[in-house]
Amino acid sequence: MARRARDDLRTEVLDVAERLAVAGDRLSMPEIARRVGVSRQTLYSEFGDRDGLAAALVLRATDEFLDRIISALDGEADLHAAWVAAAGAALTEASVNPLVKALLTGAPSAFGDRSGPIVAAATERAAGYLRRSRPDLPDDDVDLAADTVTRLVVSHLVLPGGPAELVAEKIATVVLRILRV
Amino acid sequence: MARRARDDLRTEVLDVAERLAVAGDRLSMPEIARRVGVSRQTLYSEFGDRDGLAAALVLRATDEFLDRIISALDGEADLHAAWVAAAGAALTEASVNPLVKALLTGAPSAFGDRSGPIVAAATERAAGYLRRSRPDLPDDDVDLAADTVTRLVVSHLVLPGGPAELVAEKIATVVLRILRV
DNA sequence: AGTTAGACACATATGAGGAAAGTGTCCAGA
DNA sequence: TCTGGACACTTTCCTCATATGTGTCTAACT
Repeated sequence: MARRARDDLRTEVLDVAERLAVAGDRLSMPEIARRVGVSRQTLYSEFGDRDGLAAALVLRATDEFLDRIISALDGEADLHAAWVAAAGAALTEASVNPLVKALLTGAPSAFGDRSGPIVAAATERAAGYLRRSRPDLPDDDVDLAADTVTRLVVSHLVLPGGPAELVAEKIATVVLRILRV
Repeated sequence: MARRARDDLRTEVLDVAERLAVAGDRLSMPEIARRVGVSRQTLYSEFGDRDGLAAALVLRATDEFLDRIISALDGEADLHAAWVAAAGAALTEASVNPLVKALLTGAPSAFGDRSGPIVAAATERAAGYLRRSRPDLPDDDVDLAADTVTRLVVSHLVLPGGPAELVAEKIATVVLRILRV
């Protein structure tokens, strides 16, 4: 019933909003409504207000990004290869998707400049992956490695230190050294 | 002879300029000249142009900052303690000196937003210290550790991860792990 | 010598004002 | 349930005049 239509609406609205955000345009309710082909009031009914819409967009982008990283991690058996893949995926995704990059680096963008949340979430999920795949490792080491890997990725977005593959390799090495494996 | 007076002039001009920059004011030649009690033309004779003055200021701040870090490193015998001291000194200095912080993080400030140079210089001097104090370590490890330690320090300036002492301790640990010592 | 005040043309900020969106909320009607 | 229009209010966007700063030159001063 309405469930389906409601989800479709949200998806389409967020797609349009993301397109606008990526293009660097300001996120305006009338413009989004016009492009989606829906009335402005429908947007307000669905998302509450402008901030609600922006928050939904950030949430979706964050989830998709993190899922991509985790699946890169899970796609490799060897721990080193897993982190090379994950770091590489994160760097590539951020260089391709301005929205993700803005969220990670805290650059001012169409919504706000929330940098903390996605970085904290990334750290948490990195730690979760490590705890899951290597329960034998001490928690302190896992936390340190998770914190370090996210900081290094963000650092390389702000101040690139070479081609993504090479950087990913270095980051993976650092993680492994921290874990002493 | 003129040597002495010239150095004094440069020092005083840079002091005034730094005070203005730290206060967040725009760096203007008339204002600096007025405060130093010298004519505008003297400034142009000495520094060439506004950029020349800004560059001199950046150079001095960078040198002083890096010297402070290196002496923190040299002040400790144990490698771990040395890096705790250095990372702590860097974090403290940056939190106290807005000029240094702006230079390290690339934040827009009174001059420009040159972030690369000081970070590259810091990395180079960190590597130099390691090569000097531990010639037995492989160059690759030294470079990786130096690059990582500077990136982590900058990262913690942008996104603080706790009290400086704790963060310094963690960073030192990462360095030691990378070096496998 | 080096320094200064003043003048110059040019570029860059700053601020005030109105016009043009955009926001959030209402309601009558399809 | 959605729409379109209206509403009061805020925020952004121009435009233009003014002010301030830049970089250079020159004549006078010490």
